[in-house]
Amino acid sequence: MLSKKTKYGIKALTYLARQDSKNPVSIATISKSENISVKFLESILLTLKKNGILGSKKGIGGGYYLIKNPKDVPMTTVMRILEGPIAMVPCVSLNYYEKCDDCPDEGTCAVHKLMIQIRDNSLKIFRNTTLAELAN
Amino acid sequence: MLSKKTKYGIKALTYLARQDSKNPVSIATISKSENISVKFLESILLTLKKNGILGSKKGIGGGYYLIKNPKDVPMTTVMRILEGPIAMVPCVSLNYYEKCDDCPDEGTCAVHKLMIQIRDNSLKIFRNTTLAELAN
DNA sequence: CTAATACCCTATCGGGTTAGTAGGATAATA
DNA sequence: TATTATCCTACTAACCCGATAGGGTATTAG
Repeated sequence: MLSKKTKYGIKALTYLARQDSKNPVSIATISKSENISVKFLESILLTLKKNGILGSKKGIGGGYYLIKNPKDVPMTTVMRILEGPIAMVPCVSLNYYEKCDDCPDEGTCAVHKLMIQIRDNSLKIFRNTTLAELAN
Repeated sequence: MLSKKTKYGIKALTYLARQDSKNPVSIATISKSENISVKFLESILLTLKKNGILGSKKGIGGGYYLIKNPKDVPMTTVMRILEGPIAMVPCVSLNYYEKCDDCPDEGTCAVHKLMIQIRDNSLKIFRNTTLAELAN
């Protein structure tokens, strides 16, 4: 299951990508438009900022804005920040590899074999899909 | 993340698929071979039985056995029984569709658009992978 | 018939995560 | 200086996961 955190995060990002200008948009505005709890959204946008996706501006007329061009933001980046590793099992993760305690040999492990395929395909999709494409 | 339930289930199924004869194998035997908690494995095999994947035999010399030929068991079936829907979001699920409360229009929803692709690809892999292939 | 074996079933439980809330600190602007 | 809006920490209720406990029931060996 996709977490609501990721779901809301993607929605907020595409909302910003659809904006004509690069002017900051307040949490409240995004929250209202996308039907997301203000406080929850606040924490999501903050982590996106800390990870270099968003910039922010305080005070009147402030809010959040995209730092990069939407077509330069692949979904791999967004997913890894919000949802964590792409792989469904640590033993097939590229960035967060971890050996299974129970599994003596990955070469003969059925789960490993199956999940490698899933990871490769998901990775391909996330890599080839940018924020710009989702915004259209 | 893939649940341990599914992970262990797949391991147990491939263990059975690798067996030469169709003789029942006891929970204890599989548990020992695959390093899985006996009681936990017990509940997993029971649900696999209830869903028509496994048969069982009680008493001495009893255990679990595959009902069908391994090459007639696609991973879609196994995944749906143990892990639940293939889709990461209910609004793109084929068998368990559910509309999102917050989303006014699926046609313009970025999450929907992205997750449809993921679902299609995962589905293709699970459908084309049988127990027999994983066992080799 | 009886005891041993091994599946069948329900209930429970600790620990961790998730989704959301509360409340104030800090910075920018009018 | 008041207002706006982000920043930050802490907290909590609800939920799910993995595992365990403790029997009940069917089958088979002797």
